[in-house]
Amino acid sequence: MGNPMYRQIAEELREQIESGILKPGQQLRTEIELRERYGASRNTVRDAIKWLTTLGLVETRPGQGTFVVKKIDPFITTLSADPTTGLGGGEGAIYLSQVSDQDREAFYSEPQVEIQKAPFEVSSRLRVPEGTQVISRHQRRYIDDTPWSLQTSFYPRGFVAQGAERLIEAGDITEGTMTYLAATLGLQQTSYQDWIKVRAPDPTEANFFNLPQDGRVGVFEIFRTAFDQTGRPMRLTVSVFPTDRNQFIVNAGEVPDLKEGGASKKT
Amino acid sequence: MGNPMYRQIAEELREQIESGILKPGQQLRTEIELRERYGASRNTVRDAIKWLTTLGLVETRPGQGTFVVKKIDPFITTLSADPTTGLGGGEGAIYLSQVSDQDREAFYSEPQVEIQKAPFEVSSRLRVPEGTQVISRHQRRYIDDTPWSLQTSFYPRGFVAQGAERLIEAGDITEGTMTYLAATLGLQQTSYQDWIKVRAPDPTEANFFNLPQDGRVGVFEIFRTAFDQTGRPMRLTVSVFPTDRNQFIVNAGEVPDLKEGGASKKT
DNA sequence: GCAAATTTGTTCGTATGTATT
DNA sequence: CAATACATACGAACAAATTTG
Repeated sequence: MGNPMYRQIAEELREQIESGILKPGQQLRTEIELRERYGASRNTVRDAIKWLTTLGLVETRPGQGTFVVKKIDPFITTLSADPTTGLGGGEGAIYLSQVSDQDREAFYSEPQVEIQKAPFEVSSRLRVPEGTQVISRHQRRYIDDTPWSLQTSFYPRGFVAQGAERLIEAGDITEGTMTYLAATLGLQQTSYQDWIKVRAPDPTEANFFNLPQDGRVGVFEIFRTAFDQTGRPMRLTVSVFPTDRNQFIVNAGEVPDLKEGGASKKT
Repeated sequence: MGNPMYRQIAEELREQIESGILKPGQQLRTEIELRERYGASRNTVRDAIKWLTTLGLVETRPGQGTFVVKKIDPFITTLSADPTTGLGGGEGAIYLSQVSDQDREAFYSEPQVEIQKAPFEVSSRLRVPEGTQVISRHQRRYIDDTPWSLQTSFYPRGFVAQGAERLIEAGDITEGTMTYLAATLGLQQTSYQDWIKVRAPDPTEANFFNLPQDGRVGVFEIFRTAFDQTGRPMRLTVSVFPTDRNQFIVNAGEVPDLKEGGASKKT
């Protein structure tokens, strides 16, 4: 084989990991031991480990060693509308019930409210001129103490003057902002669109989610544009979820109750 | 700052890339030039470049140099059902029309048909015992000569004996398999569920999509389970899309015609 | 609480191999 | 074939983080 040595070492370790000889969470031999084992220099062994690291198979911890990564039991979020409530997944009250379906507990921070100028990605989706002032409400969300998502909702600035004053107050709107906007402005959410991308996390996100700094774990970025009864955008919600611990479901039509239909635990 | 030198060099280059001083496709200075520019050793410069590589900002080509990566103009696929046809995105005939909406041309390979034993991920979703034989129909799909997705559909083995013989023939079923199954077996697709994950590509996928071997560009893996009028799974389609060139849309309710609603070119 | 031992992280230097122009 | 540019590999030294005694 014409493969470089560091790849051969990596390959051998990869097989041990995938065959289960090395179990998740288990420590690999130290660089010095591997150096002797393979008759390579320490730098070459380090190249092999670095390769496995970008493959996401192992992680190194300074002063401790190299460990096989544990996969996180994923969180499942349903994006399509619940036919009965008309609400989408991850939205207001509904997300708690989804989470508790999975026997997990969710928490979210108090919203952090700001008035800011809309960048292009926001203005184009809310259909306001770029640079227009918008209200942003930002939250950090956790499940079982694991950082789960960062979510920011944007509303047209004019909503406040029209009577929805609590939008710019920092407190939680317990009945849900959609209910509140219906009560104050008569706006009904009749439809929405989710736009799903995957990109590398920015440093803030990597820090919040405890992702490796080198960006090899991506994040879902979901833009949810909600439309009122006149067909105008009334809210844009941008949510960010790490791809290593989140999966999404979209139902179309009356999907039969699955419970045991999806992939449950493997092990 | 207490940052290591290779990170400082990487940071300086990153800023030049993101500010546009270094444009997509442009060549960076060579390692030797950077070594002199920053007063570091060649290995340290290489560490900086390696860092930018795993961030996905640059790519190196042996014998040529290091280049700022060009972003691919993304393909957009709608996952939610079209209220009129009842068909979902990326499915049968509809995907061509979606693609041509974006002024692009799509091609797909002849299906490659096999009978195989269902692995867990397939059997659990089709609700057949693990190891049961199933029919798999596999296709490679392209847009404008760019590899776009790999798609495999699984059907219960029994469908053939019940009369749907063309399922095991290698040729294309031009009218669409769903129409064919309706005609032969009386099965109607009344609903479906999409389950969306992101994972690292396997070597076959990395090769087909021309992704870097080190797995830092992930792939969407979408499991579409289609249900018939009795609520039983009739087909499982597993599609794989690289995250660097694909985005997805999910509509709920009657979403107004957008055309200019989404994010168009930035630049 | 501190010091020693262990382990990974950073940086240098050097030599040679491989791919492209 | 030669020149250029990145890839692999070795050796060495010191720094930083963590655990252990």
